[in-house]
Amino acid sequence: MASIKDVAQRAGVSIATVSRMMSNKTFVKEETRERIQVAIDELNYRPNRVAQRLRDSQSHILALIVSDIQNPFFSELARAVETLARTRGYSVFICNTDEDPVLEERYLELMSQEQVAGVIISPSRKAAPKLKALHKLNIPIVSVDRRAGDEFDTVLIDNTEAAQRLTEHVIAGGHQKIAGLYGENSFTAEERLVGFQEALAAHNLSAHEVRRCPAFENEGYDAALAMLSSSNPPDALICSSALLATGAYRAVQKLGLNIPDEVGFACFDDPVWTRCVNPAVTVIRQPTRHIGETAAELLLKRIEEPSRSASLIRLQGELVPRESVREPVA
Amino acid sequence: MASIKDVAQRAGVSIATVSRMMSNKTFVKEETRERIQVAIDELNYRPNRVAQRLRDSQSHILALIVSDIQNPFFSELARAVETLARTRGYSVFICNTDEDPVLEERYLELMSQEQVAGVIISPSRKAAPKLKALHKLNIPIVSVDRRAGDEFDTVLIDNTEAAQRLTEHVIAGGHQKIAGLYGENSFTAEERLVGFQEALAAHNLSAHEVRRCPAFENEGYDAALAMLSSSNPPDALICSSALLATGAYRAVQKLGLNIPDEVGFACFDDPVWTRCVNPAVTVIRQPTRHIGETAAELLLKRIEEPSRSASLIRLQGELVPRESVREPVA
DNA sequence: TGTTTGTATGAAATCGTTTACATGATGTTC
DNA sequence: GAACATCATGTAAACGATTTCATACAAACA
Repeated sequence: MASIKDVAQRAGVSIATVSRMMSNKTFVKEETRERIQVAIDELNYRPNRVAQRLRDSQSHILALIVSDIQNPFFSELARAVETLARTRGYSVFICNTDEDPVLEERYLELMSQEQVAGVIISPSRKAAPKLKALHKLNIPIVSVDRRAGDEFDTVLIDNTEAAQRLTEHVIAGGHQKIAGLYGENSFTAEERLVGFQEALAAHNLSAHEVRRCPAFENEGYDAALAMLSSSNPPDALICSSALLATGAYRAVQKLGLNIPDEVGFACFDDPVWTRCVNPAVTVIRQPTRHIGETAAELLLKRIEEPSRSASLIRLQGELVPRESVREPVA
Repeated sequence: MASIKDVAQRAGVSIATVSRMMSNKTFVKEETRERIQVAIDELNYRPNRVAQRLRDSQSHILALIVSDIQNPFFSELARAVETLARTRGYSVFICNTDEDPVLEERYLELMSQEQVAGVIISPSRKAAPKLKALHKLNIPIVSVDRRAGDEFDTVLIDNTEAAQRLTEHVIAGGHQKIAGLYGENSFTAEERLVGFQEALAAHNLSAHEVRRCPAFENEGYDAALAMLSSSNPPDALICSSALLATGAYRAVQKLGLNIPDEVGFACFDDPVWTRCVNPAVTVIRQPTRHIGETAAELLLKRIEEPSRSASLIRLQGELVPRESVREPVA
């Protein structure tokens, strides 16, 4: 691949002149400029970003590290981050950790070594030490969806409040025996569970049953099937995440239960299928786009002004009432 | 950030020794090794990948450029590529172009400047010139899902054959007035449309109606609504992609049509919702994981052996019969 | 004419690595 | 004890860019 040296040689100038002409800043005679341009075209020259980055460490590249790119929340997030970053002249590398802490750490390490300008991450429980290490190296970091520590800029929804609101809504529909299906090992599920229980307590109810399991579809299916086919089944089910809800919904179908008469159904996140099924499913929709944009903005601000103090931004989840919960009794 | 020089100084050795000790290849006295390790720990030293990459241009980084990371096909693809690459010691940068040819070109350019080891891309129609340019620069490229030219390794499913098979299946169910909803400006939709029409022709039928529109949910909704609410509606609808199908399905619901009695429904791709709705939707499932792995394998092969001739790999789509098409009349 | 100013260019240092080559020390072999 | 491996380390060049500093020439000014 042609380098600046080749271009310089071909155009009969020094590499300094070529460099100047490329960044078209300072004085380069029009005639020289043209001559260099010809050489560039002939050689198909492209400046080597790696060398540029080594020289003056400003990469204009952001990293987005997500646990599961297949999760619509994260893919939408990725898109939002990408879009906003682009308007500011930044590109985004997306890294998928597949929920694997080892991989997460590896990507974090890789990104710091790659000298990216900053990192947006939805950290796993185990990420904290590594994040703190990067923080010490003054690598700007924004945490989304989950908290990693006070020292990091963070953007997430008020999970507890949202869960309260959703639970209230189910209670208002007259459901009494409300069960919850929550992810385990998840900060987010934790917060949602709190809101769930607070709302019940406020109505002198308690959870009919709470199950926690790994946040995957099959696990959700199994857990929901067990709950719903017990001798004393719940009359409503709330799920803490899309994948869990997908599995749970399939369990409901499997048992041929009528929604919402036999069992109410509601969940967090707003996967496509909740609008395709009949009756459509009531959900808490995360303002994903907004989260992504906010995170990107925050990161760029920190890049510009590394010493600003960390902010924690909580956005509101949106309750989208559809038909999977009974109508409130007037 | 501490550099190798700092470590060398602190440990009282030359940078060469530090470098050797890090790559732990050649002779370094145990005692020296330990001394250096101490310095590394104290300084929190991490080798600078950018410098490494500049020195010996082997990045062990792959780029995956997709048009829509929100599309489950691509997110699953990303995961498959990521996973396979990892087993071979490669990391993957995922880039999202949002179906924008300008962005696509920019990422392609960026990746070549970043000296990635190779690129996997699902190219837009307009990508060809840029791809050829990169090809001239000897950057290994694998095209997935769509074709870009003979000179590129390519992995895709046999769309025409799969569409034939799907259409046959619908015909076998006794549907007669079969309409098609196909994406426009898409190589893939093109191929599928051919298979659709060939299958019909083979049964002396012709398409009841074919609409082509941008492959988004809302466009699918509008187009399907128009077709289904006409005075002479189809008795089955085949959609060429997940997004289109999502919109179309919502249109079916909106009109309260019974599936499969009033209208049969089938589509390409296997989004989650097709298994959640009742009756579940018959689909052609792409062997997405397999596609991703094959593409990654192919790319790595080409990286190792740049001169091998390009191969075109066609995988089979899998027909998944569910209940949205009438039972074959025996 | 001599000094100043503005424009156009080149030489060389620098970023953080790896590595070919050189050198020094130690031990082995005849 | 001379010759020779073997091991351990250092020196310096290279990768491809940017940028500071120096230089050269012209035009402008006194």
